[in-house]
Amino acid sequence: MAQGGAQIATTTSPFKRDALRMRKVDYIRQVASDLFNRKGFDATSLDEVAEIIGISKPSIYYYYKNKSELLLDCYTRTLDICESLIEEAEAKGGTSLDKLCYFTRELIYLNCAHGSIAIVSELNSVPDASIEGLRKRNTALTENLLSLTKNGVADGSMRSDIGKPTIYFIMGGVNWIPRWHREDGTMSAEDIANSYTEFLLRGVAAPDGN
Amino acid sequence: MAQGGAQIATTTSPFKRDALRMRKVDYIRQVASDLFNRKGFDATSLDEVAEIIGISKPSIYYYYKNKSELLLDCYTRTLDICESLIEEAEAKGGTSLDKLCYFTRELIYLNCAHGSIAIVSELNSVPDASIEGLRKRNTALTENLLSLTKNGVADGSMRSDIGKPTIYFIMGGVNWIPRWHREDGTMSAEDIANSYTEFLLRGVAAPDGN
DNA sequence: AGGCATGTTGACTTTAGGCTAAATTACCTG
DNA sequence: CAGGTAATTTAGCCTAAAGTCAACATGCCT
Repeated sequence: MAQGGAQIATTTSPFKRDALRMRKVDYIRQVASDLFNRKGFDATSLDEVAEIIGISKPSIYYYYKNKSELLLDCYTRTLDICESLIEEAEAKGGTSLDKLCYFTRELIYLNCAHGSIAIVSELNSVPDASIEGLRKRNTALTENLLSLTKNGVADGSMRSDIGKPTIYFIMGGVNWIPRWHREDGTMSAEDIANSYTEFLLRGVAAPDGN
Repeated sequence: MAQGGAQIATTTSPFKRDALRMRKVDYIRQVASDLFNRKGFDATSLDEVAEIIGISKPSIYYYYKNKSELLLDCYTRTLDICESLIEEAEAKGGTSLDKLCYFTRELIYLNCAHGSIAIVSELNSVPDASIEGLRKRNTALTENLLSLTKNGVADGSMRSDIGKPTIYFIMGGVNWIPRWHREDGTMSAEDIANSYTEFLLRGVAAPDGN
């Protein structure tokens, strides 16, 4: 991110238009997500977003009705990704513990690659009409993780005392990453993911396990 | 908190002035901390703070030079408390693991009692002159926790592979609490503290234990 | 070339909210 | 009760940033 406007080419060959448009929207969302994560929605101005991208503020309004819709798009994408991560985890099979670890690890990688997803933490700033829907998806996600732990007890991979607070703890640790992580090479995503996953594992894995 | 302005009595007997003033400042800081935690510094207006307290915005300016100074005061208090928590933990003795658990548990209680402390997460919004100082104190705190784990290896209470990422993970989980926790009785501070502490314990305690 | 789509922008309006000045009230003390 | 200080407020200034608009590009398509 933040490598100027060169990203957005102006050449539009007939059938590449849509693809180009999509890439532009992607880029806006990426820069916005990064800033929203680091400074918060209200502290981020669209002028700033535009400047980093190398376009003018009205251009953003060409792609987004208003600032809240941009936030909505960021959050929607995050939820899309999280939901597909869950599906992937399920598809890969293995124990419930494996699935939880997979999900967490992937999420950590995403949070370390700034802008790739926005942490869903300011639902109230999203357009009124969409708040409830997003909240439901978000809750459903937590429920999914929670039911994963239920299954983990059944398949013997996880402890039986993992409840909502523990899930919140884990998500908190993961969601906090963009607040302190800088892509300056001092701490690689792998390091973080490994440390987190090991810690997580010891916390939730069934005792004794081989 | 948030029970209107009744909190601030107007009766001032001669020598109680200072104490009263202090209580008022405390109350402002408390309400502000709560809002800063939940909505962020920029998303919180002083009008809002004033309204919850039941005073007018300029009254806040009687006690604080500006919004940034209010944030600075919130953060300073947080750091004061955290530092004394570390001291308390040291004073109580026990293993390094005990100390880490004590510190974490107390911090969780504070984070569950909304407004009692502000999460130090928007250092850039503090008055320029104070940023560096606060950052140092904050870093020192992390270093303290980190050195606690070093000692924990020595005294045999903790695993040897606990590094910075793990400390960040833990702090993230704790710092995230105000984002989701509501004082509606559905989840008590005890429940949270217990779950967190057990999870933490399994993650950092030396294997085999007593 | 002219026309239409798609983008892009500088310049503008508007508003929320930080901050201030000056007037007003409450309260203590002699 | 008078004078002084502390505390609070009313009214309003001022700036940053959201949002709008009309004019200007760009490039394909006939």
